[in-house]
Amino acid sequence: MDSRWTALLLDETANTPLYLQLARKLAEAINAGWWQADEALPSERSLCEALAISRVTARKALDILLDQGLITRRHGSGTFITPKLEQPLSHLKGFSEVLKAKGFKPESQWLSRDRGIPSTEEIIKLGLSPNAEVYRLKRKRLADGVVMAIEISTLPASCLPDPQQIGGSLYAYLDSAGHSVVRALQHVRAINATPDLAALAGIPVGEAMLRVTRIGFDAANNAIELTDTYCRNDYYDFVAELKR
Amino acid sequence: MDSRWTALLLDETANTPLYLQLARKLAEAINAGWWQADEALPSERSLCEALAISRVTARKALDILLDQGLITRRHGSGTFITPKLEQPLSHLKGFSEVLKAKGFKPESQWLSRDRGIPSTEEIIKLGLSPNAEVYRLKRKRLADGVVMAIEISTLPASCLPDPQQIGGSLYAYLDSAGHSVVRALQHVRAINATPDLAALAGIPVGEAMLRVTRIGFDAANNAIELTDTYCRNDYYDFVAELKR
DNA sequence: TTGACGTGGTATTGAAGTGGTATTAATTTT
DNA sequence: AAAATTAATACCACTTCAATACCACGTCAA
Repeated sequence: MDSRWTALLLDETANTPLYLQLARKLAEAINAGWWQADEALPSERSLCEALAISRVTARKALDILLDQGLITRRHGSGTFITPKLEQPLSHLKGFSEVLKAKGFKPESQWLSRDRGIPSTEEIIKLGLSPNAEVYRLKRKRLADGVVMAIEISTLPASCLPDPQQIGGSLYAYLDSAGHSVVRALQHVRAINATPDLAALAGIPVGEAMLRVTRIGFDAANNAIELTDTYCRNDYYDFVAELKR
Repeated sequence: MDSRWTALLLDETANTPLYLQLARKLAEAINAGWWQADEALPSERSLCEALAISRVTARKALDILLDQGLITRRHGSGTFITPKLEQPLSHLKGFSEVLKAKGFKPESQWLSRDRGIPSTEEIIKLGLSPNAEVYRLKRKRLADGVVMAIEISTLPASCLPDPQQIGGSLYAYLDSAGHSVVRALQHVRAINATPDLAALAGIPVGEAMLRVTRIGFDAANNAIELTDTYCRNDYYDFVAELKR
């Protein structure tokens, strides 16, 4: 057995099923570049033997990787790393950048900039300790003078030396403070405008809005930004290009 | 026993019944995010053991949470936080594919399958000649028996030799007909449910929904699919990972 | 061309763990 | 005293996980 496979050895006693353990470890190995693109992975049978598991278990792990598009199977021939064509990820841009790119004049109006203790949700999503402090930044977002969105950002106080210094772009400020957001997870949902939101956005109560929740991560993969953006549906429109 | 469960310990001497105490504490824990969506709660038996109560008591507590829609039970499998359907915004997948990958049982109910002439909007978006014919496919989309979305697809009649043959997955059918969708442009907006949509989806009129409009292109970059999906916001959740 | 061998694909099985339910006993309420 | 609530026990049905055995496709050397 190839000595490097020792890193794949599974924990029989753990609560997580073997096939899941294996899938995770294999995914890591692939991302770490253990095999070249288009190179054959070890065959299912050699995996079983090396790890002392059954083929079904090995296959189930590979099924997951197949689902994630990491590998490609060829019946009678082998299992191969899927060559990476391109980055399927869209680009991370703040509100200001998006609007500027579209030729609008972006503006921000501050509604509040408070320092406080985080809610449970914020603690979990940002991975904070319960006694950490956070800033909550609440802004109106305008394009060519029209309110387009209400934005509420929560950031660990440690990332914001001086919140008064933030101009139009939070990301630009975070860059200068040495806490750049490199990656983000974004959830898009629909909500009915609450009275508060409706008043701020200048729309009727109950009107449908897009609620975009974004968790931003720095280079070390720490969550450093939690932003909810409530977008007026008549002005905002999320576009994505999808590839198969 | 997991140490964090200490917060769930019950008071035998109190006047409120055990199952009520437990239900309240569990609801708090769920709302505080102790478990992720889609994650399994501790099994009924482990709860009993940890809290020194009988299974009936534990079940009665869970019954309450079930009533509130906080949890979902799967016979033989476990009790889970009621999941939101997360649709990735980066990969092009049909409704059925997403659901199957998440372990749901996808179903379609046909509302209509008409052949007709395209509207101006359809002519423009699909790049048709004005006298071309199109099919309009209107479906209810269900997951595990619950209506999750209403979908209206418009396709050039030339792409669909026999629309009656379409099973659950439009994309699988298009593949077999030699008109695979390779790339798509997707717009996401929020709308208020019209009376029609509300009736079909089983939600109140005016409720916020996500409207996803997708134009699918084949390998030769011809638009061959125009699909509007109206998604119930309480079950649907679009996710994207962004990179800078 | 052919057949042996190695590859992935699939059907069947069983043990263990999960929620579901009927029955019963003790307690509280009426 | 009767009825409803609370809680315990025992047993049933379904899923998941992992194992075995066998099937089908590709490759390559004889």
